[in-house]
Amino acid sequence: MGPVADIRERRGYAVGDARRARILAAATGEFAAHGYRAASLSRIAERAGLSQAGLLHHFRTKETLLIAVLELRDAQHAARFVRPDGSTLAGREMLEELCSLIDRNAETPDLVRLLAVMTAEAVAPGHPAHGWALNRYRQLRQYTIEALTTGVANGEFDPGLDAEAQTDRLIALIDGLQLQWLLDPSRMDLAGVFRGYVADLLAVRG
Amino acid sequence: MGPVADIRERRGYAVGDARRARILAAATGEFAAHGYRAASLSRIAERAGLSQAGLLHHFRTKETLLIAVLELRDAQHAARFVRPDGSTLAGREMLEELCSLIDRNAETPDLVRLLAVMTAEAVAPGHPAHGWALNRYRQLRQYTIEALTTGVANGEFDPGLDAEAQTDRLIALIDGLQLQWLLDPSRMDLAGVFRGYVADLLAVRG
DNA sequence: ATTATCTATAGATCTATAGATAATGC
DNA sequence: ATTATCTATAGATCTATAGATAATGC
Repeated sequence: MGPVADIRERRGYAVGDARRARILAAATGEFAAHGYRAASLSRIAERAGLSQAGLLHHFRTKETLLIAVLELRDAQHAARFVRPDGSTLAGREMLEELCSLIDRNAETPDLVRLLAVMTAEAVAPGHPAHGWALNRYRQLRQYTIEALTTGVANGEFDPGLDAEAQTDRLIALIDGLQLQWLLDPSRMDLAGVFRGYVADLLAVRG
Repeated sequence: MGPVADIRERRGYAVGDARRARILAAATGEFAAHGYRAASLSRIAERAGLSQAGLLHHFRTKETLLIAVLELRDAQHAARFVRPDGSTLAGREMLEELCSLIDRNAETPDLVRLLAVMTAEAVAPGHPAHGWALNRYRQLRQYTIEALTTGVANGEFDPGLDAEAQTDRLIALIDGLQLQWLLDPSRMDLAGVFRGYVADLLAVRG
């Protein structure tokens, strides 16, 4: 019969689950290296060990595959900011987790490149990931503002700290530093530079 | 005969010069909207008012066209930081020019998008613009470090200002803010946010 | 004579579909 | 019965070249 409608409602065979995992890993690298439109389903299929038509059995279209890749990555990252009891990190604890996430990212350039390339491409309104990018930044911004505001309320940060302004700067800095680092990884200590910024931010205000 | 070898050594007809200008403008928009590989020479030619084969008479290959577009843009920007006497801006004057450049960029999203998309794509070592991007960041960084160092020497900035660290942050912030702004232009006042950062930087240190 | 431009086309992609066969697991 | 996979292929791109014709400017 036809291909699978939705991963979450599918009754998959073990062999299929394993294959989908390989496809997602291969697709991450391909989309990161070439962007959406220049990525090739044949190359992804080859890296995942099946034919191009076989790949489209698991993911109906190229766009479906891209969205699956992006959502997988988002889910992995979001989990780092949630405590076992379901509450989310805030204040200094959130900033510390952000630093350690960036530390970890420095070991997986493919994932960093995926975000950098896809976000830049998705700026165009017709891009398949445009909606995803808009949503992602909106949520990231909202969460960061809340985490900083909580930190001010807790007395962890200076009362004069402007949560919205610092959030815009923080997000911009992360994206910009990662871009410089991707272009020339040996030049800069990505996490170190970011930690330096956060330290200055807290030292001056606190 | 064959196509033109090099723009600077060419004895072009007036009609050809005008056409090349139209092609470069059309290519800027196309590369900005789709990136390098997904950009189409046919679409660029259509926007420039000639056939696709006609376009390749002026620029031998797609890669030649991309490089011409990027170099044109770089030349236009670099000119803003050079005084009539040939010296380059430094210290507060350089930061002020940077602010006004960002102000102006907010009116030409195509050019901002071109840089954002091409830089992200060019992160991949095999990309036709990889060398361009590496060079561009190296020069930009070197110039900014010198301009800040001069400002410290002049007494315009606090003696404790770390020129290298602040340069990495400044460049990252510009790239990151532009990305957020491109994704949702109505949300943020790009130049305003950047001016705020620069003001804080000088106020705290000075 | 050189430059500008066109039509036609070669050769290489690419995504998605059709339809067949084999493996899986209730 | 459902899922996984394959080969073959339709139909739509894409870049670059060949070769012809028209316009430009010394």
